[in-house]
Amino acid sequence: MTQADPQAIPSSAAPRDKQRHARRAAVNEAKRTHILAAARAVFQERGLEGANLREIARRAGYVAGSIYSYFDSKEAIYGALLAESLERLNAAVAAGAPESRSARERARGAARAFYDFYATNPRDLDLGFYLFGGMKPQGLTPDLNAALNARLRDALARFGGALRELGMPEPAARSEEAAFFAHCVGLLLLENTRRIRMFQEDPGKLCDAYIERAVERAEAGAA
Amino acid sequence: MTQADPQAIPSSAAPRDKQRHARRAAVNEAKRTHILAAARAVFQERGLEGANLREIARRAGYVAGSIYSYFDSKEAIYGALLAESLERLNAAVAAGAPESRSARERARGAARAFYDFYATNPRDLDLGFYLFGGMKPQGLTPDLNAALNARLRDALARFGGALRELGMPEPAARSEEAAFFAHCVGLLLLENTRRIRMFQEDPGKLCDAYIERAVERAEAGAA
Amino acid sequence: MTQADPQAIPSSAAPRDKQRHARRAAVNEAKRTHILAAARAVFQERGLEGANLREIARRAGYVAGSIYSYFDSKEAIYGALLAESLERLNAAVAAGAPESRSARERARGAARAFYDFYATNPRDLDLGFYLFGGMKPQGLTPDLNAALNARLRDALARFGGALRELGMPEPAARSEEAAFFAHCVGLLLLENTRRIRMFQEDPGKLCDAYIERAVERAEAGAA
Amino acid sequence: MTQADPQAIPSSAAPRDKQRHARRAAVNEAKRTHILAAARAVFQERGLEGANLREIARRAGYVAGSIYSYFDSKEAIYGALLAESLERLNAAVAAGAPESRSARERARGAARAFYDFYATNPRDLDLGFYLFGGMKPQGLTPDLNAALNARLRDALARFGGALRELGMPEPAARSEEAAFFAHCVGLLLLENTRRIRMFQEDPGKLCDAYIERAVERAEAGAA
DNA sequence: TATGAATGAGAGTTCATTCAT
DNA sequence: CATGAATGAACTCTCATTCAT
Repeated sequence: MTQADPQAIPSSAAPRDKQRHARRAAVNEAKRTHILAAARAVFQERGLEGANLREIARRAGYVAGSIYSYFDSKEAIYGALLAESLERLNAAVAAGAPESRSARERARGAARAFYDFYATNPRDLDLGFYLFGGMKPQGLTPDLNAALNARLRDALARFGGALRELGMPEPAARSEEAAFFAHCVGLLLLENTRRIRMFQEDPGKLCDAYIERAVERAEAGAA
Repeated sequence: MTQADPQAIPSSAAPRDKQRHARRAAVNEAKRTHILAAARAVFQERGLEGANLREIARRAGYVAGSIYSYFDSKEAIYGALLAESLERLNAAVAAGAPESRSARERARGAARAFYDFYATNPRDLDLGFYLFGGMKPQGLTPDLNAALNARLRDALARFGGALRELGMPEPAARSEEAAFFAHCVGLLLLENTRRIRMFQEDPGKLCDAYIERAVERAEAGAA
Repeated sequence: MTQADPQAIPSSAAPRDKQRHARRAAVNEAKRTHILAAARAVFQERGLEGANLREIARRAGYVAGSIYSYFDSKEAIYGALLAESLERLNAAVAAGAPESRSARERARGAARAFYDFYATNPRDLDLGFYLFGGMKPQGLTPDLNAALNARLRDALARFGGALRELGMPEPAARSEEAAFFAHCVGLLLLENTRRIRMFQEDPGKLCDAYIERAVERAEAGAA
Repeated sequence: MTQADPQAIPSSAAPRDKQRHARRAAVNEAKRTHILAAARAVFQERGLEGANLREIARRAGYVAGSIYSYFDSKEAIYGALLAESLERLNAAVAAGAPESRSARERARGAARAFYDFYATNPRDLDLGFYLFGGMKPQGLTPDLNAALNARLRDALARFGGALRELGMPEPAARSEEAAFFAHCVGLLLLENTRRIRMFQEDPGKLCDAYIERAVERAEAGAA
C-alpha cells in the first residue's frame, strides 16, 4: 500500500524486502503444510478414491477453489503428499537403525522399520502406487519424480549399507535393496487387500523371515 | 402344423428346441466374451480409473445401455474379467510345469510362468488388485471372491507342490507360496510403475534369483 | 491494515462483516427463490412427472449441476417448493378472513380462500400430493413433514375456528376441517383433471354449497 | 396361406373364415386380459411409478417387446386397465345396492360400495387420476375418454337415482353425484397419502357422515 | 488472500420402444 | 406369435477447475 521510500533507510530496504519475502514464503509454506495435513487425514479416512478437493479444503478450513492458491491441481497435492510421506519414511527408518548399533542390528532395524512404516500407514503405500501409476504429467514432473526416487533409495540404503558392512558384495547388495523393497510391497499389498487371509499367514513374520535370510546371506558374504 | 410322429424321428422335436437353446446360449456367451475382450482392451489402454462403460460398450460395438443385457453392472464386468484372467493364469502355469519334468524343473517352471503371466499382462495384475481392494459388494460376492481366491491358490499350488516334493516341510511350503506371491507382486509393481528403473535391476532376474533360493532351501529340507 | 479503533467508530468493523454476511445470505436466498420460481414454472407447464433438474436449471439460467449449490437434491427442491406454497396458502386464507368480519363471514371467507388458492394454482395441489405421496425420505424428513402438516392445519384452522365460534361443538368442528379439506381436494382434482366436465357442474358453486351447509350446521349447533 | 376355394364348399367357406376370425379374436382378447391382470398386479405391488413394461411382461410370461402385439404402448395398457377397473367398480356398486332394497338403503349401499371399492383398491384410484392427468394422447383417445366417463357416471348414477327416488329434485341430484364423487376422492386421497393421520379422523366414518347428510337432504326434498 | 458461484464434462443406470428373426 | 437384441434418450448427481470480486 504505502510505498516505502528506498532512500530513506538505505541500509535496511533490501533486507526488509527480503525479510518480507521470507516471511511470506514461510507463511505460505505453513499453509501448504496445513493443507497437506488435511489431505493426509482425508486419505487416511476415505482412501484415494473417496477423497476429493472439497473435503480436503473443508478440513483445512478453506473452500475448494482456495486450494489453487497453494497447489496447481489435485494431483500436485498428491505429489507433495508423497514427498512428505517419504520424509517421514526416512525418519522412521533412521530411527529404527541408530548408528550406535551393530551392522546386523541396523540391517534388521532398518528393514523392519521400512516395513512397519507402510504396514502402519497403508494409505501412504496407496499414495505412492497411485501416483507412480496413474498421475497426470503436471502432477509428477520428472524433477519431482527423480527427487522422490532418491528419497526412497535413501531409505532403502540404510538397509543396503548395513548389508554391505556385513559383507555382502556390491552388485548383490544393490539388488537386495530392490528385492527387499519388492518383497515388502508385495506383502503389504497382500495385507491391505486382505489377500493374505487366504494364505493364513502373518505378513510381518514373513517379512522377518525374509530379512533374516538376507542378513544370513550377507554374513555368508555371498550373493 | 404337421404333427411329427415322436417315434418316427425320435431325436428331432425336443432336441431341436434344445439345439436352439444351446445355440442361443453359445451366441450369448460369445457376446459376453466379446464385451469382456473390449473391456480388457480399454483397461489395457486407459487403466482401471480411465475405463468407463460407454467406452467399453463403444469398443464392443454397442451403446452403453446395451451392456446391461449381458452384465448386471460395471463391477460385474470387472468380476467376470478377473475370473477369466485367473483361468488364463492357471493355464499358463500348468503349461509352464508339465508333469513329465522333474520336481525341480516344475518348481522353476511354475514359478516363472506365474511371474511371466503378469509381467506380460500387467493389466491383469491391476485388475486383480483393484477388484480385491475396492470392488463394490454386488460386484464381488463372497462366493465369487472365494472362487477367485481358490483359483489363485491353484496356480500357486503348482509351485508349492513341487517344493514339497523337493523336500520342503509343510508349514514352510505353505508360507513360501504366500511369500513367493508377494515377491512376484512386488516386483511386478516395481516394473509396472517403472519404479524398478531407479534400481537399474532386471525384475525377471530378481525373480529368478528368488526362485533359485527357494528351490535350494527346499532341497536343503529346511524352512 | 489500518487498525480501526473500536471505540472511535463503534458500529463499523464487526458490523461490516455482518453486513457482508447478511448481504450474501440475502443474495443466496434470492437465488434459491429464483430457482424455486423456475421450478414452479416448469411444474406448471410439464407437471411433476415431466419436470427434471436440467429443465429447472435451464429456466433459472443455470446448468444442472449448479443447482446443487442451493439444494441438496431434486427432492429438496420439491420440499422447499411445498413449504413456500403453504406459506402462500396461509397468507391467502388469512386475507380472505379478516378479524374484523363476523364469524359467519370469516368461515365463508376462509373456506372460499382456501379453495380459490388451489383452484387458481392447481400445480400447488399436485405438488402437495406428489410430495406427501411419493417423496423420498431425504427429501421430506419427518421434521419437515410435521412442519408442513402444521402449516396446512393452520390454514384450515381459520375455517374450523370460525365454525366453533358459530356454535359447532368440538369433535364435529375438527371433523369438519378434515371433511372440508377432503371436499376441496376432491373438487379440485375433478376440475384439474377436467373430470368435472362430465358432470357439467361448476366446482366453485359446489364448493360454495358445501360451505353453506357446513355453516348452517354450525349455526344449528349440531354435528 | 393356402387360399381355400370359395366354390368348393360354398355354404361353409365364409362362416369358416368368420369362425376362425372369431376364435382368433377370442384368443387375442384372452391374452390381453391376461396381460392386464399382470399389469394390475404389478401396479398393486409397486404403484404407478415403480411399474415398468419389463416387469408387467415378465408377470404375464412374456418378454417386454411381445406386449406390443397386444397394446400399442405402455399408456394404452393403462387405458385398458382403467376401463376394466371401472367395470369392476360398477359391479361392486351394483352389488352394494340390490334392487330389492328400499331407496334409502340403495342410496347408502351404492355410496358406500363406491367408497369402499377405492378404499380397498387404492391403486385403481391412482390409475384413474394418473391417466386423466398425465396420459399421453395415444393412451387416452377422446372415444375412450368418453366411454370411461360414461362408466364412471353409471356407477354414480346408482347413488343419484336412489336420491331422486327419495325425493331430491333434479338439478340437486345431479350436483350431488358430482359432490359425492369429489368428497370420496378427497377422503381417499387423504387416506392414501396418510394425510388423514394429521386430522386423526377415520375417513370411512367421515364418508358415512357425508352420505347420511345427503340422504337426509334427499328425504327433506331440498337441494 | 480467499471466497463462492458457476461450469462442463462425465459417470452409471433405466426404460419404452423397434425390429429382424 | 413371440423373442431377444439393441437402441437412444433421459435421468440425477459428482467433481475438479475457473474466475470475478
